[in-house]
Amino acid sequence: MVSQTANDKRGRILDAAASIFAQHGFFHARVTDIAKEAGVADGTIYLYFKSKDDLLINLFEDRMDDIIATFRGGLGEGLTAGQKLHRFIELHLRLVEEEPALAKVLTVELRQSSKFMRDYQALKFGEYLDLLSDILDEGRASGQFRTTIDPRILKRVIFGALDEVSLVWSSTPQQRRERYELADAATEIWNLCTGGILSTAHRTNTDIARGETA
Amino acid sequence: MVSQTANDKRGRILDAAASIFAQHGFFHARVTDIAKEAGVADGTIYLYFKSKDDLLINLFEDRMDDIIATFRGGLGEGLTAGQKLHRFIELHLRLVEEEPALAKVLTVELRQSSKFMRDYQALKFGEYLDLLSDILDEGRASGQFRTTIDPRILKRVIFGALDEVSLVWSSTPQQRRERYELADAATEIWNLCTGGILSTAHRTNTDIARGETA
Amino acid sequence: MVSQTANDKRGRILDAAASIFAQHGFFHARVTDIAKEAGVADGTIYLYFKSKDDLLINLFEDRMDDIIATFRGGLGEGLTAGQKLHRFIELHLRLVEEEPALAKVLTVELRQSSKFMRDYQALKFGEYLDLLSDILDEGRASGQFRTTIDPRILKRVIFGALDEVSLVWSSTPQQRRERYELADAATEIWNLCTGGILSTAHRTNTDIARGETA
Amino acid sequence: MVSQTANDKRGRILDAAASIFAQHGFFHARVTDIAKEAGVADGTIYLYFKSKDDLLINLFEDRMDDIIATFRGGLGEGLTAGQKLHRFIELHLRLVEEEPALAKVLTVELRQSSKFMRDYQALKFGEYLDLLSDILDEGRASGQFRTTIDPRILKRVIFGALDEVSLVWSSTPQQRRERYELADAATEIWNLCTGGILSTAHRTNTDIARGETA
DNA sequence: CATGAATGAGCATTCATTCAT
DNA sequence: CATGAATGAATGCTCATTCAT
Repeated sequence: MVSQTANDKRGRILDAAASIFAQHGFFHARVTDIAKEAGVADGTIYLYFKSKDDLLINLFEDRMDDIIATFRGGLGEGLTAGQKLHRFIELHLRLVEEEPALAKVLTVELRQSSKFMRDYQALKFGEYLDLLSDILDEGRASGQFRTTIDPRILKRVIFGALDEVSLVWSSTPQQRRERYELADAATEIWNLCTGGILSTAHRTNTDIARGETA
Repeated sequence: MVSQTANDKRGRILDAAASIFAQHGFFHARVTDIAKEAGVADGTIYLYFKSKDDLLINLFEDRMDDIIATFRGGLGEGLTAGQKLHRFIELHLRLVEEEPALAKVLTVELRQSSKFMRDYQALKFGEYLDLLSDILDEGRASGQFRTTIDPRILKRVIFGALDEVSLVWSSTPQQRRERYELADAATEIWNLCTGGILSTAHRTNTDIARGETA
Repeated sequence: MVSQTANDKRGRILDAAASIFAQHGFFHARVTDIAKEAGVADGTIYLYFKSKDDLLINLFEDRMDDIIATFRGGLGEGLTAGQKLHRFIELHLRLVEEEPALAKVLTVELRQSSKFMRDYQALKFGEYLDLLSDILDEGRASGQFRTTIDPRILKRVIFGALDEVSLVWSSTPQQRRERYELADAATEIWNLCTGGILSTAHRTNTDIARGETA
Repeated sequence: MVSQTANDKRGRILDAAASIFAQHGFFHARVTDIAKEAGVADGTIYLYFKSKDDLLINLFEDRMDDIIATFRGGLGEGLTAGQKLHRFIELHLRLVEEEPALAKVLTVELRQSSKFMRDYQALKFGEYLDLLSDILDEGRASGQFRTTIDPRILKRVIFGALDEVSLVWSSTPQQRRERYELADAATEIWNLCTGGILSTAHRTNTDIARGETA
């Protein structure tokens, strides 16, 4: 309910933090501005969060919980691994499109909290990445994906592709953003995954065309 | 020349900056520590650079000039687009391996300078990305790559994959880094580019296997 | 009555304040910690006391009332002035020993409240000191003490001696406190009062051995 | 030289700190006010001192060094222990009279720095007290003071007497201070030391008149 | 060119006090 | 009377930048 959000100080502070962090970056964001945006006193923030760093961590964890739940719902049973991968790409980019501020925080600002990079990279974020590697594992098991992929690495590769595309989009001033851009990126990534970039004529029969330059 | 580098204050400051930025992050890095590491006075830094931000920009531009020159040399004539792409991946990851501090700065810290993200993304960094899109254009023109790729987007996708893999590697404590990891990442990315992830059995004859989930 | 004390919020707050002030010092003591220790809400404290300063003042006055009453009882009729002085010293140091937290507050923390030093020094504290000057007056009147003493000053001198000795004792960590120490101090102060420090051989016949250094 | 003092930032900051601490108390003193009084920027203080606490510690140590040197000079050879004690009392009270602000800091504010009470009580302050116990030891050795005194305790007793008398004087508003007051205190303390408070008629022949009240 | 002492704006955080419930 | 969540003024300290030498 709307009214619930309106009275939920913790939630309002997190929303404000997302907005202010996205606008000014984590380091340039002033706690007092977050408070103002949230409509609370400066000190109130410290009733809910231990520090500015802690605020960022909590923002991340809260949002990631939502995101992961949404993704889990969207990647339900009855889909092939390929379909799930397609859906994952779509969901990731749709999220970026719908919540650019949040996307910017997750993409850019999070890297600046030393505490985060040290302690949290493996937790919520790992959980998110595991959604991806689970799909890859599943596809490999079902025979849809080639057996030579390494999901531990490939999840990073695909995430990196999504992340960079998202970063560029969310860092682009709104006026210059074009709606189709992210959709195009989705197509591009999906095509890369399914067929690579070689033209049919140049595909070798071997599964993996290695050593071309060796 | 060696002596030039040794006495070149500007160069020593940039080296020091790379080291300190990598260790503490851009915002937590103190100008006075950079000065100490470079063996110059605090004020001297401001004879060569306008500000701390400017120092980061210049570090980026200087290093990128070297990197771009190195890449241009390594991507000489006589190679197919595919071979060049393979080489590009190799060069990028080798650079990360050889200069992890620099890599960390370019991957992580650079994103924190608002000035950088606003004004410079398009310049040196664009030049670097253009090395990649040039290869893609060339492959498309020569028929080696399928015509449906969009080099403007695909360069971001491939760069994102490389960048994420690099970030993880350079953020991993040295003890836990294993030498093969980056080589494996190179293989994974290269395989993705050449053949995608589908097993041979699941490849359709159409160039692009779209709409699977639609 | 026990039940009164047990339920008396005011009393519990004062007890808690004494404890917290003694542990952390007046300025570092947090009102919220006093509330916690007293088992009341933060706001409740302000139903009984106007401010943190006021809490200190009231703590002082309350305790001093008890102390003064106890002293008056202990210094009953039938004692010579000398005996009363001896008893006073004993009572003061015994109080310190039995309530070190209170002693610390009275000795150290009280000096920090500007309001206290300005407005209250003359009241309850003066009453306490007057117990001492009354003894001195009495001794002078009865001929037991020499007529040349100035009770207005000497009360400060004796109090200062007691206070310093108490301060050292109550500031010493419990492990290193030795029980006899305060008893020894009592002896030392008492001996000083009765006979000074000169050996018998060096005592002159004149009442006051002044001008020795002049 | 005056000019030396004028340019000695460290010295000016210490002087300002003494003044501001004396006026407002350690906790209510603002660093920015000390800076203003010293004619330096806020940050400059932190070039010379680690923290506000450290400033107080350094103020204490610096002044105590001077004071101890002065006392050592004033207690030169050729004086009996009794004369030295007389001189010590005189010097202590003269110091208080000449530098009331400093005296107030040393007497009152110092007790508020937890760091001080914990770590420094034994050092410079112990050195000062040792001046006193040395005199007492000497007097006992020479036979001038009775052998039953315990210099470890008596030094505290005498210091406490001096300190209390000083505290009262320096806390009294200037208008109400009367010049002779400290001189009278000196007499009072000196008389107490030399002869105690008993009138000649009441002195027993035994060295120590104990057990009077037992 | 080089220095580094000095600057002072800037900000996260604390905590005594209030007041709606 | 009692609560304790909320307040917001207050301040010690940092550090990029300057400038007299």
